[in-house]
Amino acid sequence: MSTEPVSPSLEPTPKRERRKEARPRELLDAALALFVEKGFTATRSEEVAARAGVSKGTLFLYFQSKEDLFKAVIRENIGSLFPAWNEELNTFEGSSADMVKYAMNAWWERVGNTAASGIAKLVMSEAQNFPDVAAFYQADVVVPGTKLLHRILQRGVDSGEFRAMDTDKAVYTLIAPMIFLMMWKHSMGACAASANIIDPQKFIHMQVDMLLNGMLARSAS
Amino acid sequence: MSTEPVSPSLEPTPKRERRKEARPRELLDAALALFVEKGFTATRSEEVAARAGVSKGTLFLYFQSKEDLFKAVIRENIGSLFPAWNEELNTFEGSSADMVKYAMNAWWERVGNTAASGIAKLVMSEAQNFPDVAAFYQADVVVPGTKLLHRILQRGVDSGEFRAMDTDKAVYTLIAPMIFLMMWKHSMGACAASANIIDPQKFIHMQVDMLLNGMLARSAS
Amino acid sequence: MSTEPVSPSLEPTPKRERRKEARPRELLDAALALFVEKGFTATRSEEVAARAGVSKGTLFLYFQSKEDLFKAVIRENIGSLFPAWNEELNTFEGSSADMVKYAMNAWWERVGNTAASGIAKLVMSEAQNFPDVAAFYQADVVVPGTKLLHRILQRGVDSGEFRAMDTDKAVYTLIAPMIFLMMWKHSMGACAASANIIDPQKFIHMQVDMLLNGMLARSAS
Amino acid sequence: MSTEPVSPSLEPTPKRERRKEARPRELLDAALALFVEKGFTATRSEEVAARAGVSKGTLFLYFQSKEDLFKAVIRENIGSLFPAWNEELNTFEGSSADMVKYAMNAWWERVGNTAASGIAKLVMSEAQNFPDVAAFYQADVVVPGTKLLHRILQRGVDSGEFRAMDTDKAVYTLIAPMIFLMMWKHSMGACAASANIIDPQKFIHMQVDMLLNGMLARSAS
DNA sequence: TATGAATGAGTCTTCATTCAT
DNA sequence: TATGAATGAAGACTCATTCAT
Repeated sequence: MSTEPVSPSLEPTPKRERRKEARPRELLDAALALFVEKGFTATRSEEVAARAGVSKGTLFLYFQSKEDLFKAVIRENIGSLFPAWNEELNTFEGSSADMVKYAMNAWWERVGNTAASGIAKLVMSEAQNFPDVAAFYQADVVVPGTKLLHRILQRGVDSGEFRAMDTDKAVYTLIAPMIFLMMWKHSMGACAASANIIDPQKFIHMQVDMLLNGMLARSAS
Repeated sequence: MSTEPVSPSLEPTPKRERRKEARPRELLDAALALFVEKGFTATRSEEVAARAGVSKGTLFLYFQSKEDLFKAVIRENIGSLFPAWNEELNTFEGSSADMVKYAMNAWWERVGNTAASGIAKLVMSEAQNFPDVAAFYQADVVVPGTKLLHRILQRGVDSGEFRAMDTDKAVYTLIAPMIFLMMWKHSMGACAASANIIDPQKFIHMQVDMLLNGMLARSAS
Repeated sequence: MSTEPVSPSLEPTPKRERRKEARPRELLDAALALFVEKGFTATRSEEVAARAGVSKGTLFLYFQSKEDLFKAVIRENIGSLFPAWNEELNTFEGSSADMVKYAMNAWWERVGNTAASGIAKLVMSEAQNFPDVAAFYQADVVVPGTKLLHRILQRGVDSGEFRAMDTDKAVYTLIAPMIFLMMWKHSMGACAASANIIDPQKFIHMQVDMLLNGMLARSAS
Repeated sequence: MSTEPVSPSLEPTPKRERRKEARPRELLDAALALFVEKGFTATRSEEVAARAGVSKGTLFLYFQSKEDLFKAVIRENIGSLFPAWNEELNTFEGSSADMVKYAMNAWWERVGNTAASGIAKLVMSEAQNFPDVAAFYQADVVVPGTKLLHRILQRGVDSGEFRAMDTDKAVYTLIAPMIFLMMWKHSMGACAASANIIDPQKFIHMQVDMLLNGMLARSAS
């Protein structure tokens, strides 16, 4: 397991020799699927190659090592959606409640319901074995995501639509259900039949409803 | 230049200790810690033994195989708290909102803040490699836990304290933050410093507050 | 002081040769030799590989397990000679005494003096650990061999050349010296110098002579 | 496996410290049975102890090592019958043919049909791993036995009862069936049902009959 | 480039042997 | 003496990685 320095996390975008195009997407996809399914260590390189339809040797033509493949899987699957999302929020017209709903649903469609959701499961499962990967994920996904959600909450509070709250902490009430959904989907949800949770979209809908309106009955004063 | 151990106190390497009774528990504890930290496959049997203060061979004196050890780790760390909890709920006097708060805090104290929290991370990470373990966890922990929370919500709805809701689904709004907390604690939280989330108790407090009261400002009609 | 291998000729250590076709046979031959020499359990997989000129791992490329290798060794070294032998006997012209001599000598040349003779030692030594192998050997070698010899004896009795006898049992007087020869050759004969028995061909000759003519002096009536 | 010098084979009768009496016969018996059944390497020390009704540790109180136990098994089970047998032969009154019959039957009763027969199987199976044991067996059993049989044959030849023959070699026609019988009994005979050879005594009877009288019909001249 | 046979370090597991009791 | 828990060297087998083709 790697104990490399955390700082220049994952060679930030390799300058030249961008053979990205040539580098089989199939290998990364196969690796993602298998790493998510079985874990990094329990997945054999040959399985990845086989699923990608190439031979064992070919894998190592594109990736220096299995660990290198692991990092590439993370890197390549985190295309940042945040710039676009931030843009959308800038131009969003509507209530902050709608904004929360919109953000959560958009997240489900573009991440949660995507192979990218496996990345979260993978990173969390392997975080301790790959601290630099965890740091990378934290910096490139968690922090921007947190900021985005924070903006939304703050907007609501500022406009008076939301009540006063510690937005720094409240933001995790939005993150928790997303993390939960991704973990569940790729673990219990894929095993125990009875764990086949409610429809994710309905779950999100209810979660948002509860967070916005609360469970308590309104006293019809 | 002494070749003696640096710390002359604290038992001077008590080799070959006979502790038939204590060994299994020590091995299980060591295994739990390491499996949670590194994953089942990435943990070497010898590491487990070493952490338990015994040699490689001793591990196999108590567990038939590494997989057997894995299953024992799960089994032995899931002492059912539910009978006691159900009892507490039966005699609980107070609002259903208080009940929710109480349940969540109790969970944190007795599970979330315990080595048992690692079990959840472990099971979710390895679920696909050990479907029977996942099923076991689902049946022995998830389902009873769900039922317990369901009772609370239903009590609130029945009494009119909570508004009408689909309690079957709403229950997951309480489960999600717990799962989130356990996963986070044993993954990102243990790595990236910046991921050292807010104090779990405060998170729970806020989560419950938001779920109960909602984010939206009450129209002071 | 040269660090080169002493023999500059004879392929200078041809490493990593690709010989997919030849490997299995080479491994089987190496295994046969070592299993016969040291016994199955006492032979390390790596020794077999080394003698075959390959590495540990390569062995397991061709055989699923050491036990699988064992069974393959037996199976592959029992090419049935019996059809041909039966044919020979059908067309044999001469006395039944000559037939016995011929059969015993042919056996020595084609089995006893061959690597196949090790199989008998191996099977007998390991019979109790591998009952199915023993049964296989019994069915494929012992029974057909017994039948063949039985035919010869019966022919002699039928023609009046041999005296009346219980041929079912008499057949073992021919089998015993063969088994003896194979066992001895691969055990005592290979160790204690003084156990370097008489020339096998001479032994067979004398054995046959004694069995046919008897030790007793003929009363010149 | 041992590569000790062959010469002073098996410390020839340890002078003092004859704790022979105290040394559990049970352990030697258990070891013999198991070594014969499964081979030396495939037999675990603990099994021997268990069968002898003692604990693992006790075994090593009496024998320095498993290999030491092996040698003791051989040594202790070869009580020399030859002095007595030689005596019997000296006083034997009767034909040399009867002498052969007598010797073979006596051997069966006192060796072949005894646990001692397992020794032969054991020694032959392990000869190459224990050359000194093989040499010991050769010197203490095979050579004396050969000499004994040689005496018988020579007596017959000298008296004119047997025809002229190379007695040095002819002796093996008597040894072969004994070796065969012992090997068979402890290998194929103990496995494949169909290999449950004819009654050993009948086999010996027929073998002797054939060797003495020959298979060929006597020309009634 | 692609292949897959070959390699050998690494891991699980066994078991002869030791030693505290 | 006897026990059996503990040890650790050794062996079967795996799999990331290399390299001849």
